[in-house]
Amino acid sequence: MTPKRGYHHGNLREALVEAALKVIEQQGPQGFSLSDAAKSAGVTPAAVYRHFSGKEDLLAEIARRGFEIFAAAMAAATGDGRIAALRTFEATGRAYLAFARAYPGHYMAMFESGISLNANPDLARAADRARAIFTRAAEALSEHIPAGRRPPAAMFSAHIWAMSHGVVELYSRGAPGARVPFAPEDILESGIGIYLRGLGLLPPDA
Amino acid sequence: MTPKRGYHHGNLREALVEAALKVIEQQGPQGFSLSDAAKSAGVTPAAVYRHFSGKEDLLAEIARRGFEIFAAAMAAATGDGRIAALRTFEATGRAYLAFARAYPGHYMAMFESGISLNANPDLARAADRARAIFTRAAEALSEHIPAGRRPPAAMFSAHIWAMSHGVVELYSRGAPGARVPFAPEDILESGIGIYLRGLGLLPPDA
DNA sequence: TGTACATCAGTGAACGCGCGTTCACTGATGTAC
DNA sequence: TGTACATCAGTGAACGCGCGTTCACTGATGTAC
Repeated sequence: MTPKRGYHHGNLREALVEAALKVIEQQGPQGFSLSDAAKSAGVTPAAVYRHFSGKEDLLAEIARRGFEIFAAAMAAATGDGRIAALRTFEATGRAYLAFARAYPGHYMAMFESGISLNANPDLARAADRARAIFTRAAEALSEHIPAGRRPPAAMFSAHIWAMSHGVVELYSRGAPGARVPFAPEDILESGIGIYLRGLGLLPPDA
Repeated sequence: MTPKRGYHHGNLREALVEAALKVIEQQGPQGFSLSDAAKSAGVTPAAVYRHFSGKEDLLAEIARRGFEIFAAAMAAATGDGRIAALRTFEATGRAYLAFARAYPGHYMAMFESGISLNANPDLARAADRARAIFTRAAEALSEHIPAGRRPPAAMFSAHIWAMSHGVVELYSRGAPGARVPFAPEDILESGIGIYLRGLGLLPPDA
């Protein structure tokens, strides 16, 4: 699979990250173990310590990469004027869901592994960057709302993030709402649509 | 603490549930171990097996009780006509947040422990009951929306649940949004307010 | 091009630990007479 | 009321297991001459 260029294994750091992702996807964030990841990469557990300071460090690296990908996806979704500002947050919601689907291992490492975002400065920075993109999109959108009744941008970016996250957690996995007869995409799109109407950004009958 | 009436310990089943809750609250849902719970109840790990079939069974019982309390809280919040139907979902959001705060151990067991709701029929039933109360409140509220543009009740109860859940997960704990300078209560109340306005259930300038 | 040496990625064995679970037991409690 | 017995909640020791981490090592790779 991975090209064995360079030294012994070639690129064990990368291989370990990929192997760990597969383990997380299969066993869930709780069942993730350093030994499994090493075995899955065809390597002794001790070899991991050549590239990571330990289990948490490996997990943090995966989460960090997740936030990078996440931030890029959000940046793409909010677009730089290519998409009407109005539609930005609908696209954002879709992107959130798509990210959780396309990168389940990263997603779990970021949001369900119980990792502390402050333990690792690189991780904290990546998470901050992702949030900043969200908030910037909200600020752009904010200008279309009549001043005076305009909620702080950080506030309604929090709303969109919360609803997106809630839909993923509750309706895109095995949680209690799972039996609701709607696709997560439809729930989220309709929810954000209603919310944006409430902001006065969509006509009442759209 | 617990009255030592009756047999040896008195009421070990209850004591174990309470001890397990404390362990979960302190160590998080991942760090929960049967041995810790037993030790915290002042009892040998093996004693647990007189009352539960194993670790997962104990965890499931806690989650089950959580859903009972949760359902009761939701039923109280939605009220039976005592509160204007309009305000029902705002009260619901507040109740969701209050529940997560007041019963963190139950909440973690229900939503963050990775437990399968279908493993245990009692648990599945309790979760269903909680969801049913949510949906019933949505149906009552639904009658105030002009038919034709009225989304299915299960749909917008899903929206409220998702936003509430997202706010708790992201802003009521150590997750990425935590640095947003708003109280979770304010985020949720304002979010639900905007959403209800979008449904046409609140005046546009409320 | 060939040889000697230094580097260091990955090995393999070992560690101590806490875990969930089992099992024969014991002794306090409840019950029958 | 008192005694003999049955019950069964909790004990204590033991198990096998997988875990994260350490350490001295080895042997493939890169480098200097």
